[in-house]
Amino acid sequence: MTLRIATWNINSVRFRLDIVERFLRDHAPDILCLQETKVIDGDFPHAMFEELGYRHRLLNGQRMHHGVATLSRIPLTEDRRHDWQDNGEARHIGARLPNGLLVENVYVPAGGDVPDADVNPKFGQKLAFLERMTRWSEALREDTVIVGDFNVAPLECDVWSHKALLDVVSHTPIEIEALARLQAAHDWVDLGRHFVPPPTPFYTWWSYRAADWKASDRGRRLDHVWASPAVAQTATRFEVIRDARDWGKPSDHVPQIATFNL
DNA sequence: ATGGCTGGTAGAACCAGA
Repeated sequence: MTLRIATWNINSVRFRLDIVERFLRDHAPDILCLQETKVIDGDFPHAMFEELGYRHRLLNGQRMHHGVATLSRIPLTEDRRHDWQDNGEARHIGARLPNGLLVENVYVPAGGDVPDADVNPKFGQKLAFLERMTRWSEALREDTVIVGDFNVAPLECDVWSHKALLDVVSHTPIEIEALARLQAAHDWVDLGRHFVPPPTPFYTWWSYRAADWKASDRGRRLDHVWASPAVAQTATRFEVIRDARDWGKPSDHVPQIATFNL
């Protein structure tokens, strides 16, 4: 069976419902994992997803900020919500497919401005979140795909300037080391870099503040698709929908789609 | 070479994103 899983930080699913529909009509993944839905579950825009066949929906939303949703054409039989920051924010939803595969949708905290937990509590919370994910990964024995906005760009070629961003939250050594411990805890395979090996530049986010995001190309690879080693061996294709950064009223992140032949 | 932008919410000289 072929399985295509997409991930996209949408920055408000209601405000961008038209481009989500465009993405689903053009690319038709089996499963779409959204982050930053910015909507409580009671106000989620179900109708468009239902009409396009995404009849199975797991939501973990909250008022104003954050929030994740997993929309699927395949039945989803489990609903787990880890609070890896231990502060009540909605940043994870876990699903199980009929074949047993786990699909974990996660939105790692951005971490604020200053990369010092003593002066910026958000940075400490981000590191704590990654540490708790690491403990969870160590205990994980099942075939799993984990996707989402990890808010860390680990490699030098994951940012437009390694030198300029060394002290910028998302690319600091302390975050990169925390992400490396997480990756090692389950031998997670970074499918993005499996299909686009270093040193090829590879970004999934470009700031809204650039006058011309494409011309300046000051991006970062903040969004990731990781798989258990056995699952990663079944991956056949990886798509980055860069065009979506230019769709009307775009998100600052672009979608990615991984294809598996299970 | 960061922040010049953005959405949600209230009705902000805001908050959060990253």
